[in-house]
Amino acid sequence: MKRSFTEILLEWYSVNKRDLPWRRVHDPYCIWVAEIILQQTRVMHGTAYYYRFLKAFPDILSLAAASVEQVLKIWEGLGYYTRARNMHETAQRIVREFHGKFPCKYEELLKLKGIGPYTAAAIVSIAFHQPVPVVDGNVFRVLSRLFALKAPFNTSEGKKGVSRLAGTLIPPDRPGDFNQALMEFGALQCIPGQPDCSVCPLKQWCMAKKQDIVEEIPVRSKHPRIITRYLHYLVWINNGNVLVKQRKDKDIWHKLFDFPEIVTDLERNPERTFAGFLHKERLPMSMSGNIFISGPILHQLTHRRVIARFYHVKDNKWPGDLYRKYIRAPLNELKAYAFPRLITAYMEEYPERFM
DNA sequence: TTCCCGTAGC
DNA sequence: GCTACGGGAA
Repeated sequence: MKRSFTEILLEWYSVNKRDLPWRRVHDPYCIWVAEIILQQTRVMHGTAYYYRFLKAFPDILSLAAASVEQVLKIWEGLGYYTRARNMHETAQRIVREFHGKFPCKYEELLKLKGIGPYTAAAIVSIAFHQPVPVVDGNVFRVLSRLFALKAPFNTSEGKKGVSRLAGTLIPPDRPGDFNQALMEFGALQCIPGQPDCSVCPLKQWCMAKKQDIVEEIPVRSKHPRIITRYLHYLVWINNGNVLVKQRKDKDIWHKLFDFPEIVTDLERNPERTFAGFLHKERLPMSMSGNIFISGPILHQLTHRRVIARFYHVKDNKWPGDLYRKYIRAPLNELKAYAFPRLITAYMEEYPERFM
């Protein structure tokens, strides 16, 4: 009779698991301490700090009663000191708001500083035996390979997909063991790079092995993330001249020319942005000429999405002070300047504004 | 120098 | 739902 995937995994775990100190306890406090330390440290190094930390602060009361300096002293040398500060703060909150008893609800744990989806799932599954799946890098790799999933780790689809899958696999009677077994399996057997599949107890289940794509999973989202930038361009035209500037090195379009600009990470109200321009550049607030504010123009590049708006001022008074910062370019010589496509597209769309 | 990975913070 | 951060490892 064929045993289930879960049975084989749990059996492998019982035989092969490393004998680590936090695996002998079920106290949520100790699990928490171990999980936070292990987030940032190799097991070998982390073990020493686990003992050291619990010796100094054997329970949540002693941790909460300590000063943050004492906690940092114990943490000294581990790095990621924010997490020590977060632990101290969380310990004090648990003492104050939960009478020193660790919350056992996933949602409650999530609200605490330093506890995110991974740590909350680890604590409730290991210490409170609740069937909440953990998805760390190891689990992601193991399940992605077993089911030949190609969604990258660094995307919400990827993480959501594996988390849903893990939720369907987790046995209600042994959630903590299952979660730890998956993580240990990823750390010891189903390792990154080239695992030795010939000795893998799950090879008959593994879709990636069947398709001979084990080494290609998990796929890395090689494409750098696309960031969005909002550009607000001031196009100031008077008496046959327009203000331009040359872009600096080490930026997109370096050495090309464009207009005075404001860059924002978020969308901005056009009128208020325009007012900000006038203020920033000490321009006259009373306008006598024509003002056009263009709609947002999307410009998609490989590594960023630029959404541009043009604040076009024509036949207003010449902003004398800006001579020093910007170049006064005659309109009939504009074709001598190299502009980014975004700028020429705007000039081609509204030729009458540049006459 | 780049990658890693879980959380903070917007 | 996204990016930034942190600091050791590769």
